[in-house]
Amino acid sequence: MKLITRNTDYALRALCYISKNKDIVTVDELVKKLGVPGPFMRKILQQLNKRSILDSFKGQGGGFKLKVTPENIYVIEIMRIFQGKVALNRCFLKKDVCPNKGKCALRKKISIIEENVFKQLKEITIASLV
Amino acid sequence: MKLITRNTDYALRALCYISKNKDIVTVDELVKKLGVPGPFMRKILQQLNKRSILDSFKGQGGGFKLKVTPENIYVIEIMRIFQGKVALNRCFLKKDVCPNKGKCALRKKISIIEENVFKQLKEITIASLV
DNA sequence: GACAAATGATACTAATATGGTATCATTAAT
DNA sequence: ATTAATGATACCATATTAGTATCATTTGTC
Repeated sequence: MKLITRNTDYALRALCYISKNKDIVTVDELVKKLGVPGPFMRKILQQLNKRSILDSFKGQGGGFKLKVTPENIYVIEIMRIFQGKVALNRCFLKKDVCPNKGKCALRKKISIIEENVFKQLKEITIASLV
Repeated sequence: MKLITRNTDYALRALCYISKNKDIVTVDELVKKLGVPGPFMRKILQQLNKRSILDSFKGQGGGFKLKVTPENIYVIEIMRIFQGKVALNRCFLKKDVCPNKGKCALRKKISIIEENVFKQLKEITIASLV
């Protein structure tokens, strides 16, 4: 059971690094400083660019920089980008027709746990990690 | 992100069914009542038997019954059986040598969330689901 | 004792998610 | 022109999850 997957983790580390270092950072620098695999890191940064969390610059002297201030980058948002909808309580019964849909005690309990997790996740920003 | 996997889910449903129905229940009955795949359900029940949560009886008229009262079967225990150690906060950095081990802000925050999840999970028993 | 109905044990397979790599195209500074 | 960067995209490897298949064993019933 993982709350955070590797790509989310690398994304967060990269964002932390960029936010506390100089303006523009290349993939190569991140690879060296964070010890993460290059092409994978690159793909991750490209996704962050597409989602307008990073700005990218091509060509010599290019790289990535933050497009949003660290205070406004939420961990849960990054999780959603790399892990899709964050939900703990999906039902497994065939055809999605659970015999006691709506009344399922387990689902209810997990929903409560989920809400708490969200409440806490929503308070974590990149700024709060640096 | 799944808190509970399918085998855990089926195990919980089976335990709930057994605990609120007659003494001894066969795999076949569970398959019909719960709409889950037979051989898979069987494997799950065998594991619960090995872990002494169910008792099993071979031969005609055999099946499974609870070995522990529903009040004493904890969801988190079932999760551990099928999903291993329940932990949200493992670190991904190569070689497990995180440069800022111990000081990692993300890890700390996730640990707090994890503790809360545990606290809530630990209160859920089969009895509380029935 | 033969048979049927149940689980025990174990090996195998299929599907999905995760964690990447590889490659070619594009851009921009020197 | 060359070089150093990202953009886009296709592909591959591994692990996890979700099962199936099969043979052995036990036990009640006729």
